[in-house]
Amino acid sequence: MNTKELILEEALRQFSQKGFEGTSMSDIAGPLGISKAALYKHFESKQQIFDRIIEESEEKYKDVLEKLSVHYPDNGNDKLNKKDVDVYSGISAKGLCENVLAFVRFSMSDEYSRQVRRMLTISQFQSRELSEMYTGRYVDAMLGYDEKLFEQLIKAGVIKNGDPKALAAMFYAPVIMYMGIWDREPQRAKECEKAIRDHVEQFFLMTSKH
Amino acid sequence: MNTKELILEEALRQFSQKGFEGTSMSDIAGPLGISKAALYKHFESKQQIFDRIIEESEEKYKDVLEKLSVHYPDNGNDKLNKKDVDVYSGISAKGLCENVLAFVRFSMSDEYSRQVRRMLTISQFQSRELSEMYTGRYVDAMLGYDEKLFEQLIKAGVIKNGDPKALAAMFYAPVIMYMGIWDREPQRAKECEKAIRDHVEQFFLMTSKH
DNA sequence: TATTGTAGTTACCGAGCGGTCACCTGTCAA
DNA sequence: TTGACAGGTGACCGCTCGGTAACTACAATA
Repeated sequence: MNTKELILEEALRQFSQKGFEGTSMSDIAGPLGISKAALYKHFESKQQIFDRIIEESEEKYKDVLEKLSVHYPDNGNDKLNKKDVDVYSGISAKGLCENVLAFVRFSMSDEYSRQVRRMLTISQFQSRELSEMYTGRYVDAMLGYDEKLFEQLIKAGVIKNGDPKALAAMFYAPVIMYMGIWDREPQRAKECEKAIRDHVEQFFLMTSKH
Repeated sequence: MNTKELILEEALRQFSQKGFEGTSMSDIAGPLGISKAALYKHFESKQQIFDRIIEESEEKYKDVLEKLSVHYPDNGNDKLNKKDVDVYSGISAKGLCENVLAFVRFSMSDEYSRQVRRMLTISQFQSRELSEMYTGRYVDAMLGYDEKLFEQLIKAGVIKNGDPKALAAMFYAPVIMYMGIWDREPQRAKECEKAIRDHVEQFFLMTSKH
């Protein structure tokens, strides 16, 4: 059995519930049935455990983003060529809607990504570095992605004209907001899921041309 | 000089920067130039200081909400009477826009409300009670307010038809999101303020009938 | 003037923390 | 068989924490 990985798993579980400072080395060792001294055979310090979790999640996060990222065509011009327009016209409001919901459902049910998100949410005020990592991962990256997407959809004539950045915020921010409530108050999960669905629907009603 | 109030002020400053657990009694006493033992002449425990801050902010928060709350007419019918329609027709997109920006500017520049918000943001994962207080204050209350407002504006024919709840989320969520970035990374204040302005503008472009 | 209450002090307590130490034990290659 | 090593253990270290005890300085009051 790989103790080192078990330690990382347990530490993440604890950090995501009680934060870095709220978790003691004994808290991590206890559930694993080993003494806290044993932890120091695998890691130099508590901080190193935390850092390793962050590093690992960074790697996995990049993988997910890679897969998530639809490699949409972009010829750099104001107008798309005919072939590209066809690509975007194929993107229906309903399809996008289902994409988002799938993403949300994954983010909220996958234990690992949920714990990492929660850990970063709790720890974001601990240091400037962590704060920037949180914003970078869960806000800027997603907004940037949506902004590019909407830019293309506007060019392709799928959705109405508008400021792509503002549209991205209008589309994505309610999703984070409801995911935040869902994280803090799991008993409201159903309500939040429905709200996200309603939101996405309303958004496409307002923006799509057809 | 009222030491008790000075303690509450300093404690709030510390809690909002380092959280409840990250702040020691000496951290609070030090800047006031007194010993930590002196704190116990005014409060029974560290927890009691925290609780008192929460209580006080609750009172002030209710006052602010009271003032913020436009007492718009609502006759309970599907359609408004002529007089009420006039009230709502007087509400221009630009006027609402400036209202929101004023609210945001106040929230971000007023030291007290900023510290309280930051303290609650940091502490929200500490207990279910605090978590619900955070959501209640900064999400549910604001969403509820906006929802009612949009309901009326739709009835009055000022903005296009749509799901008022979804509209409220679409309007308010980006505002919280940018305020969050602003809180975490103050160097991005200007960027966030502009983004909020652009968002509000885009929103009214998309929803207003004229 | 004597008494009392308030708001401060220093020194200290027990508990818990991150981390270290000397020691133990099973595995496995020389 | 033996010696190195990985991966454990419990006892312990120094430190900080929230909180307490005993004492003091001083202002207000009877």
